[in-house]
Amino acid sequence: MLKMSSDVKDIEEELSFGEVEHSAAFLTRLAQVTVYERIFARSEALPLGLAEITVMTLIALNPKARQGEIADALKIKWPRMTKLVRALEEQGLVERIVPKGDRRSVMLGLTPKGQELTTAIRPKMEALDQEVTAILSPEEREQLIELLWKLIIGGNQDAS
Amino acid sequence: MLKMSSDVKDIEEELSFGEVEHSAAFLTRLAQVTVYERIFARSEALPLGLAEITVMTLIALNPKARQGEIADALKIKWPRMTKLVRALEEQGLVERIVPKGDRRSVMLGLTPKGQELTTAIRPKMEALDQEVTAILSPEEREQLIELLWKLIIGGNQDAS
DNA sequence: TATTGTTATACTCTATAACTATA
DNA sequence: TATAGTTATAGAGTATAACAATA
Repeated sequence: MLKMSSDVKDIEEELSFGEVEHSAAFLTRLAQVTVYERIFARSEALPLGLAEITVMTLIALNPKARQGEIADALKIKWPRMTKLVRALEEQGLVERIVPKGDRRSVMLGLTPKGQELTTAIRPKMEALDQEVTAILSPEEREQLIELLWKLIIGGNQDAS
Repeated sequence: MLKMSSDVKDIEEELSFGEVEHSAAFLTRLAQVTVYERIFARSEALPLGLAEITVMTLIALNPKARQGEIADALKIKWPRMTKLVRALEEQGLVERIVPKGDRRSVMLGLTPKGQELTTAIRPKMEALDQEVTAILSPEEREQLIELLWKLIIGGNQDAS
């Protein structure tokens, strides 16, 4: 037992969280960090980061999408998206296509190599995602997904 | 309407997410980013960051806790916690106490000023948290909180 | 030897604004 | 004038390892 103490379960038995225990801001962050931790702990060797994998998956599903549309959908900032796409391009996974209609924009596509990798990695990612949420029953998991989507899509009163 | 397009609702109607739509990793990240965005959009002037506020709240609730315990509970890394606590100390909000029993450790406490600020800010934070999740019914919100806690505390099969 | 906390370093991601090239 | 994307720069946060003091 070499661990010192990064186990929320242990801590949570000792420390009081007060109202923070019911804070959506706190819990969404803690959940995100926890899930990412578990994924990295289980998948010694993902060939790409989660952001990169998600971007490539969306490119595969949305062949006509502009770079900025995909960035916005994933809430990746444009400056970061530029670098991320360039890195994928340098690895020969992604193509940047400037359409004739609007030559300011950039359409993204997967190279054959990118297609292969995306196809190969997809089931692995889904399995990982199931594993790190295995504590939830299928019904609870689906409920959580639905509630998160509702929260994300819904409350845009402040958008403009 | 000066906005260009960072509204997930709009995007989500156009782009296909495929299996990513059911990914816990993706959705916890997206939810966290979205909730934080909304909080910052609404609270022009929080006197401290969310991490700082949460740390001070936990100090108030757990007067005997060590610095590292609080860091672990909030999944804040120790090197960052050191800087965060020092900054709070320099603002006169937090005290660092080295207990006689174990002089390696540091116990944290709030100064009177820190107490005041924490007490004043608590209802504001709770209201903000409710606002940014207002799309959910009270039952749905409670359900979400419960499911997130179950996810966080539960699946620790990989912990050691 | 192990633990608590600090320091240092490099890296990832964010925030912001200025810039380009198109439209 | 506005939009798509890029570049530059500063900051927050992470990851890692080395370190000091104490146990």
